[in-house]
Amino acid sequence: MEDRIQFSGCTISSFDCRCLEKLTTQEQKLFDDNSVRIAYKKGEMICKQGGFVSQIMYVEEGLAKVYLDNGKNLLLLRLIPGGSFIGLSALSEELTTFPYSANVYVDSIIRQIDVKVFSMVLEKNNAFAREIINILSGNSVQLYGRFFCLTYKQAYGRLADIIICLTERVFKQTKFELPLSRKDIAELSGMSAETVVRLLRKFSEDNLIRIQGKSIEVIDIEKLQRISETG
Amino acid sequence: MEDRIQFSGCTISSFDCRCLEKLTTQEQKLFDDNSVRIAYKKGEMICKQGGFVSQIMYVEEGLAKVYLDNGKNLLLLRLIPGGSFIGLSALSEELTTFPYSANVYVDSIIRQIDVKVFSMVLEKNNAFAREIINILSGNSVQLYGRFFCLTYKQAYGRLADIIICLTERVFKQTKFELPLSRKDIAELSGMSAETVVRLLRKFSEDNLIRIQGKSIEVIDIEKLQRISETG
DNA sequence: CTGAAAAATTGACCCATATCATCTTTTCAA
DNA sequence: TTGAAAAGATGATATGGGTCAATTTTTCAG
Repeated sequence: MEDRIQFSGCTISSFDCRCLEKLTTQEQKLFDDNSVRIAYKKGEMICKQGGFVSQIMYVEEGLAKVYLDNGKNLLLLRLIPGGSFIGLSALSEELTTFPYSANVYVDSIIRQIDVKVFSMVLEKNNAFAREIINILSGNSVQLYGRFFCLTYKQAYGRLADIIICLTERVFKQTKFELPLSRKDIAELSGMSAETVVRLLRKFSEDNLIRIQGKSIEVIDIEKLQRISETG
Repeated sequence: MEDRIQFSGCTISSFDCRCLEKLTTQEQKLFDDNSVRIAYKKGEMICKQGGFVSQIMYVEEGLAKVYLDNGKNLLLLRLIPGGSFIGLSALSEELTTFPYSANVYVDSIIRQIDVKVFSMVLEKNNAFAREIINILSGNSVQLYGRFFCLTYKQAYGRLADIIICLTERVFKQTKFELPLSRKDIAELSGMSAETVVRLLRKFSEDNLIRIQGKSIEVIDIEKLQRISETG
């Protein structure tokens, strides 16, 4: 009956975004007319913390990171796979600038939607607004879990969380080529890059994963899960 | 030109909630008819993590904490002063249970609004939905700052943040009687209760604050600010 | 293909905090 | 008013993981 709730440091929301389906044909046309698709190259920045919000971004294809930067430390807030928005938390009318920066990890297609048009549709279409509320509250809840983990779990558990998340949510396969650097993983899990290297090697020595440079293969996900829970 | 952005570990949103003003007279009546005001006594729990969401709570008067609990560690997510909602992040339709627990610190008046009625109004009244979006995104942004601080700042800076927040946002005066225990402060700033005691004494010895049991008086807020920035 | 810059790796050192144990003070129900 | 439980305080000790420095490997523009 010891029913200890587990929080996960997972970095992406499992939430399926269905909000674009809620638009009328007319609204979809309005979005189309007031948005552009841009191809970003690997590593490029798509929005900068402190900059004015003039578009809401939608990642059509690719992988991006959203992060905070105080000039000394970075903290990755979330990984953004295809099918997700960036910039929704800038929808608050009090907030005219981005609270975070975002970069793409791989060549990506980003759709930029004019924020005024976005707001307008938000004010007209209730079902759409309702979906946005779903997304925002889902994001919050996911962030709570990450917050808890980074605050209380030790490095082993935090790293295990990230590996599990990459396997199950981001790449959806047990073997993948990492577009993230060791430093990115460090910033995702709130530790130093050196510690990431050391722990990855430890996991590898313990036969939980197999590493060859940027390639990672998860061998024993149950044991990783246990480390995530106890760590 | 060194323009380092400062994140704050502040625990409450500075956002003024104006959403109830956006309701029509009829909707206000609907809310009134489908809500109850409950007086909670100091320390009582007003919602439990994992329990079904059947009401959205609005703190009319008092002070509450919203926290995560995994059975071993607690993390305070936010302090909730009068005039704020609890349970909005449970508005996602995917989520039928509370992602956190909440308790009141002092005798408080909580208004419980039926979640179905709340949702219904949300779907009818765009201005109201828009305000809720504002609140949710504001909360997210505030949480980002706290997340960053708890991950990267040292204990001194985190504690300074909390004291500043209590002074400027929660009690709005430099001398106040703390309803939070040392343990609460610890859970708010991600450290052990012993460390809180030690650092508070250090701050007191350095004449930044004056402490007498539960009473705290802030003497040198500029220096606290500096500790928050460098810590 | 090549050379310089970036990323990854490894080791040595150490310090900010957690943990544990003990003691004192405060709180609060009966 | 009292006694038990909770909260607060303080010292001793241990350690997880950061920082720094040096080396190797990889990446990528030209």
